[in-house]
Amino acid sequence: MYIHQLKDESMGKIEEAIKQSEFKDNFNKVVVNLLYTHSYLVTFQTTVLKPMDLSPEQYNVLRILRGQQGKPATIAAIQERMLNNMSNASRLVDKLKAKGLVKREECPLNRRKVDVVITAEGLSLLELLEPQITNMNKKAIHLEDQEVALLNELLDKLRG
Amino acid sequence: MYIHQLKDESMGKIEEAIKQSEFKDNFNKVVVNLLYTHSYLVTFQTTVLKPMDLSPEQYNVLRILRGQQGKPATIAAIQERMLNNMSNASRLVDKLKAKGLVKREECPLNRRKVDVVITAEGLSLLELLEPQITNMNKKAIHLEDQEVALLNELLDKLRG
DNA sequence: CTACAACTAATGTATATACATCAATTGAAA
DNA sequence: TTTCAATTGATGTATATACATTAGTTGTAG
Repeated sequence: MYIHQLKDESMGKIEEAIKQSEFKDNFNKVVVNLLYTHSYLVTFQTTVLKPMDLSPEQYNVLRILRGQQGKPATIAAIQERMLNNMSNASRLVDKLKAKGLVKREECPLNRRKVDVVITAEGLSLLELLEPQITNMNKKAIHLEDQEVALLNELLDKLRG
Repeated sequence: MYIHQLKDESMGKIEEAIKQSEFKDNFNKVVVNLLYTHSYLVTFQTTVLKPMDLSPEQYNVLRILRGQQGKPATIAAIQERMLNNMSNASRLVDKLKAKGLVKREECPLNRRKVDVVITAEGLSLLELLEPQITNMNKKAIHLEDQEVALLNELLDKLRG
């Protein structure tokens, strides 16, 4: 059971933001609201990542590889975990390799596959970014801890 | 005052979806959750729009122009209302014009400006799409009306 | 063993995005 | 009036995305 109270100032925000006076229904509205909020967050993320010459998706791939804890990941495995899951991990890994942030080697057991591993440089870059990202998140997200938890659950349920 | 009850099945969904076992904090988690949900919704949207040869952003521009109710919009005005607000409306309008969905004329009062108006073809395309989009939204969003309203308020408050 | 289907990654292409720069037009200051 | 800065949109460039196709590798059916 969740009890939640929102302040009056937050009413009707999305209508003002995109200067649309009315939505056909709440479902339509929530789609627009999510797309708009996505853009809002990516803009914040970019301000932190851009000075490090990282795109949001490159950053995402680095975190996926860190999550492997030393184990190599194939291109397909990275793709599966990516947030934009229809794109191609192959070229993103190319870019990261060019910057020395990942290594890529032919998998010895199956020469079709490629083993991708994050390098020490990649790991230290993530460590450098972590406090900045945390800080940025706190600034960008004007919600209490309880509201953030509720939002997480609603999003999970949305995708069902 | 909002009272909300979520089912147990929805717990921990984002962790499974991207196969990440743990997040540093709830703020970090909600950012990933929003990015992931965005991708989920765009994928659904695309299934409806692609048969009509419309990209999500082209569709967005058409709806912005319909919202003008006959009044022309300048490129700058469109850009301001776009969900991805740093991009260029100019080339999107080009594409829509090539399909006959919008008209573009030099503004008589200020020759730097351009008046963009949706055409009858553009309006009927939107009318054709509307029930499909509504239907798709209902299928994609596994939330009750009350939860959708709550999600809208949380997103508005998030951006503060 | 050979041939072929399935798998895996890389590549090609069109579109979109992010951002910088350019060119035309306007309005205002000198 | 002339000049110049601001405005507005178009264009250039690099990157990313969505999707189709290709190429090499593997496993398996005949």
